[in-house]
Amino acid sequence: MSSKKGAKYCEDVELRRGPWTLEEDTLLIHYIARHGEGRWNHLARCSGLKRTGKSCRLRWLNYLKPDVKRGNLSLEEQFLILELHSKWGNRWSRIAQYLPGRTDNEIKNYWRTRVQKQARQLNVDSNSSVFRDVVRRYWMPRLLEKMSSAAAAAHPSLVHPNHPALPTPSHHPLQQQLDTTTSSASSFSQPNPSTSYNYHNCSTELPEFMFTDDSLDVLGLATLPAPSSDCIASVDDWAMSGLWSMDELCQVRKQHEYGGEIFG
DNA sequence: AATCCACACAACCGCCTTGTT
DNA sequence: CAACAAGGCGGTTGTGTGGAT
Repeated sequence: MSSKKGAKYCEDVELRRGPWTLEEDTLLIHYIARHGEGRWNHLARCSGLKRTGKSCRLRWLNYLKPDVKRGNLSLEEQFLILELHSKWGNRWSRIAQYLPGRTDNEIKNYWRTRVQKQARQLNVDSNSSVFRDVVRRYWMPRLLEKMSSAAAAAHPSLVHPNHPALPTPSHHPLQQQLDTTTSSASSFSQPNPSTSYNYHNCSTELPEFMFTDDSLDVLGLATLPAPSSDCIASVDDWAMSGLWSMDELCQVRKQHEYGGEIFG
């Protein structure tokens, strides 16, 4: 707590910490329903909650707010996170603006638990250009593949050979964006929280993707074929992990061991 | 059945930015 | 313009839970 009033409040009231109780949640919800969001320190003092304003704000934004989405991230959401993180790095709140209902905290947790785990297994830094390239070359196309498969499963009638209405991975709009962003100057508009990410709104202020064939060559990955579907246990696993199976990780590592020096 | 371990996620902390007086 | 309060952000830690041993 940085404010003096807040500090005074902290001194006067023995503040609670740790997990919120149902009673506290109810109190907070009712107070906000009556008085609205904001003025968090004032809210903390007047609501009867023995919490800091910051704590109240966090609880509301990350958990209690009605439009907060819960449950596993969809394939599309995972793709967006990878895509936007490759542009902006750990700008979680900015990334969250493009995933309606998802919080920066949730995205940050996803990155740490799922993405960084994969980087660890490859013995590379998750923020390194090498790992970004691997993600971009392998992970994101795989997600696209799964998204297309899922769409086909949901609408089998649309995938008649004579009527390829659903995009294949290589023709998926997101893949096309993936294909073009390395060479073309892109432009991004300011995010509109009420809408989903729009791939045709790219801003020139953004860094270009770090994807380079050179760094893949260093890893021996430039010619590595995309992992086969057989390697993936199931679509559900993919939705959960979003990444490679252990077999695929071994394949990537093996490629490196023939001629690279990046992986430890 | 007990213990250990890894994972997911909620919550906290410190710093920085922004708004107000 | 400076000082201060409040809010926001990213990093980190704590804790509950489920699976493995």
